Amino acid sequence: MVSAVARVADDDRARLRLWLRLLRTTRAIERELRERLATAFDTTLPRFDVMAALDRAPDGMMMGELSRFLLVSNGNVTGIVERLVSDGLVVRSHRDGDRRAAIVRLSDAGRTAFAAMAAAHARWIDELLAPIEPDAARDLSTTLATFRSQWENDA
Amino acid sequence: MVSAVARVADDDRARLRLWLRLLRTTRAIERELRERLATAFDTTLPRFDVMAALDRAPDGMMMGELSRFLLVSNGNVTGIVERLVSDGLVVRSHRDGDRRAAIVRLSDAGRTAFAAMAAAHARWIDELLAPIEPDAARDLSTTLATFRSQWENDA
DNA sequence: GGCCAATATTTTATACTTGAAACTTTTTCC
DNA sequence: GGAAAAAGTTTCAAGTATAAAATATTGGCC
Repeated sequence: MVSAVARVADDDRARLRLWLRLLRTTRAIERELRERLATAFDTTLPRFDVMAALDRAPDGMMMGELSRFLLVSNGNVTGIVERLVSDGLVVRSHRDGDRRAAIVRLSDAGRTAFAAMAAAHARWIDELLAPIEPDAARDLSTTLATFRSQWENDA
Repeated sequence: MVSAVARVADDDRARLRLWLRLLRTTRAIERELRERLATAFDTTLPRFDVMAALDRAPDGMMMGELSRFLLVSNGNVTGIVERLVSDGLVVRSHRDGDRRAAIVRLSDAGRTAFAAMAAAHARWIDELLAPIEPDAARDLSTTLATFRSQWENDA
């Protein structure tokens, strides 16, 4: 049995410890994914992220929408999309009657290329997170989903 | 009751869903921390990370040690430490009798500055993760810690 | 003593990232 | 209809990030 005093002291640091572990775990996995994407598909994590977002949106997304969805800055998306366009994986056009808004979507080549990457990516994640049993994964997901929804309400 | 078929299909995606949530949650928190560090202390997350690592090592750390601990590349640490040195927060020296190895540690000014940042940082984390109860935080921590140790063994 | 592999770090080229300023186009409102 | 605000994006400067090549130093080994 843990003393009440010890419990309180531990409460004070439980969230900080969790945060540090979240950060390190995420970084370790990202590191591994980055390396695999580079060797297997000669691409990068940000490029994959953009393509993944666009794959979910067959009608395309606006630049700002992409930026908000990926939680990265506006100008950042510009650069990544630029390189994807020059590689022929992404197409840019304009929204009807609004020459401000740019609509980006995957090209056919982009969609094909992404399909292969997504399949490999899913396998990799399943392999890398193998030490976490499906039940534990579901529990953790639920905790994080709840957290996120509370977060959204505050912001 | 969930059917066996549904359960198996869900198992296939449980880890991938968990990963996507981990990534988004971590990014959202990092984003908020970055902003607060900038406004409150005119510093950045990477600088904070380096200083936090050095604060835990009163005798200093080698560059490579720092790089491995923070899970970032070797050359990356060079740049961040360079800027911290030019701001007088970090001191570089050499290990006795080995002019290859560079030892970096916090200066007195660095230690004082970091103390203030660390206190604010701990408060922020506690505030941002408030929706997660201490018990849930401990559970999650444990899952992640177990995962990490399995990970280490594989690598 | 001198070569050579191993160790530790920096440099380089390229890409990613941010916040803020600048730019273009649209909408609002008088 | 025209000024001004708003919306959407890009540009910019600085900092962060990587992998790979280059540099410098040490230790072993003949």
